[in-house]
Amino acid sequence: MGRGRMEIKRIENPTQRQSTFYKRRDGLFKKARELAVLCDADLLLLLFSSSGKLYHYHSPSVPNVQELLRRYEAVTRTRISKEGGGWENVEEVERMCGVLERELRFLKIDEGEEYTLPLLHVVEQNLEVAIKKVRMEKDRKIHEELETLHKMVKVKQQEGCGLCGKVIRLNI
Amino acid sequence: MGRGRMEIKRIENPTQRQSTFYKRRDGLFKKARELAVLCDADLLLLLFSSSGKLYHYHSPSVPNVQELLRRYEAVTRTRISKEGGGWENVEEVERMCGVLERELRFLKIDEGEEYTLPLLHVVEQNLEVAIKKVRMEKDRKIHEELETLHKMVKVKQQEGCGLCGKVIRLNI
DNA sequence: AACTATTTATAAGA
DNA sequence: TTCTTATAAATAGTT
Repeated sequence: MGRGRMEIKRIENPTQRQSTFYKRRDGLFKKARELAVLCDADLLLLLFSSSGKLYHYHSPSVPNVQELLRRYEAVTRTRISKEGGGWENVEEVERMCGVLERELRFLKIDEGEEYTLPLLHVVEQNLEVAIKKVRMEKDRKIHEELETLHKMVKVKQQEGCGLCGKVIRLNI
Repeated sequence: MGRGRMEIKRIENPTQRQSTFYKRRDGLFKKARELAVLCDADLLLLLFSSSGKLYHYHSPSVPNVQELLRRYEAVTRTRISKEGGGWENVEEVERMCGVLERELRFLKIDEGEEYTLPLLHVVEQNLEVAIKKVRMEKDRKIHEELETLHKMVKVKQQEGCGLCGKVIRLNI
């Protein structure tokens, strides 16, 4: 959007990150409101800055947040969910579990070692950082794979099906 | 954004409204994810189309919607919080940070090592178990210390104040 | 906070 | 629907 192409990954410079946060936050909230108004949709947007400050918006059609959340839960609860597949690589997963078990053993909380409360805070914070990293990487991979799929679909649409030669139409 | 200026009010033509909904929905979700990733923010977006269909997104840093909602409620309902002190033992804390840094280095995600999506799931789950353990221990210690304090108060109430001999009454 | 050079988003049209 | 295209908007880098 600005000068030069923008790569979507965490901005490391804190000043730049904050500046971008303000600008994009305003843009996002504006877009959210426009969508809600134009298309008569119910919308809730919760945003915590990395410093923990909360910003939120809900469309005027939503009387309060609680009600929207009840609707959300009603929809998601009935869903089956639980991704089942994707475990092609059982051995590697088991190996990884072993590694993790060893690596996390230092916590030794089950074995009764004593930590002070401040120390536990630190441990918790560090684990939170670690889990955040893992989740970021998951997100990145998912979007990467989606993009690849989209490209493949584009190509297929141009080439037609390899078996029957017919052009494939997909709703993605 | 398109040809001519757009007025932000409900689109009355249903066909046009739906078309606009799809396009702007995609745009909004893209922007939401970009903000979350670029600025390391936690974000939840719930969207119901006027026909009642649900679309949602939450940033990878958010383990699940419930947790974010608890944070939302914590911020909006009361605005006390913020634990400040408790860092008596700076050296030990620093040592612990070093240990954690080494122990968590195996993640190597920053260094560009590749993990498959199932592996990342496993890593995430293991970290979640670890953080749960730490939180349990924190909780245990907090209650332990509270109990100790209660006992001390009891004793004080029976003895009276060391300075003036008066019995102290506290509401805890 | 403001300014612009660019990139993005998207309303209409096909 | 889906794709293209002409424009309006958003915004990264800069002052």
